[in-house]
Amino acid sequence: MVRTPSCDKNGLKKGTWTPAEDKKLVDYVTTYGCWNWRQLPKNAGLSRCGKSCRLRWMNYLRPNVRRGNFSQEEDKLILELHHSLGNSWSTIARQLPGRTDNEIKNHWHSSLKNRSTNLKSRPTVGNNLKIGIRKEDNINGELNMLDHVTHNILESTPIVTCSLPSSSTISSLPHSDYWGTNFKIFGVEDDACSRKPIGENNGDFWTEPFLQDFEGNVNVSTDDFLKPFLELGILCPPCPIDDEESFWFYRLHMEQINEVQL
DNA sequence: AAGGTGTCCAACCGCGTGGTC
DNA sequence: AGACCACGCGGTTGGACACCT
Repeated sequence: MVRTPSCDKNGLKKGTWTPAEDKKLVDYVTTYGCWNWRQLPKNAGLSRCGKSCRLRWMNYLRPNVRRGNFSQEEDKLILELHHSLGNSWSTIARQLPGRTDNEIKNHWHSSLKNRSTNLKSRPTVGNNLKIGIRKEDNINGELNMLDHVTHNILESTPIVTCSLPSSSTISSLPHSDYWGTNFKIFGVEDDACSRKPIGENNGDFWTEPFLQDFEGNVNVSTDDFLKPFLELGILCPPCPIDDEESFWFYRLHMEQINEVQL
């Protein structure tokens, strides 16, 4: 987990910090402060470059640095912030007291990002439910088709053994926003043999997704969308949003409302 | 038990930015 | 104005450990 100690061409030490070095750095910074990182190692008696000292202090030795597992709330916040800020790790870190940008970045790459990717790439199983979504941008009252997505139900979720909500259940759902964006929902059963749209759609949704009109399709809210699934005991219905962060944010949301680890 | 592979994370590296002279 | 310096940031790497076959 740590780098083998070595020296650069200037004779400055690289790699793992020893407890003795940590102590020197802490003693110096707590006594004199860190007014000049370049001068600091010389004055503190460390054979390190200023950059290395700064990094060690900021990420590990600084008071109030929290280490260890990220809570669900922290995960959710990171996903939310990453969705809006991108890879601005330092900005994200400022919203999570005690967490460093480096730790958040590592956590993102090792856990949040990978988990999301793995889940989305799992193979399908028989009798999968797929939900196709058409996302509408209703700004200025105009219908603007942006995309459609499909999501397979995860093998690990109970849904694989469940039947679909009835088309009447789906079609009775009212119109409202789904996380600030309107969606039109199409449900299909996919048993690898038949693919039939739920509702009154004509044609094959999978081959002609953009040719159908919208009669018979329904706009639903988050809760309205989830309700029929939850009534059937389905803990994690398919995510209707086609981007990684939203997908994982959605999954965390489902974990929280169901109080389970999915 | 041993070797191979994947995961995690501490640390390094290069670049951009802002301040000073 | 521009050269230099220090710092901060994001991307990447390296190696210990965990897990799998």
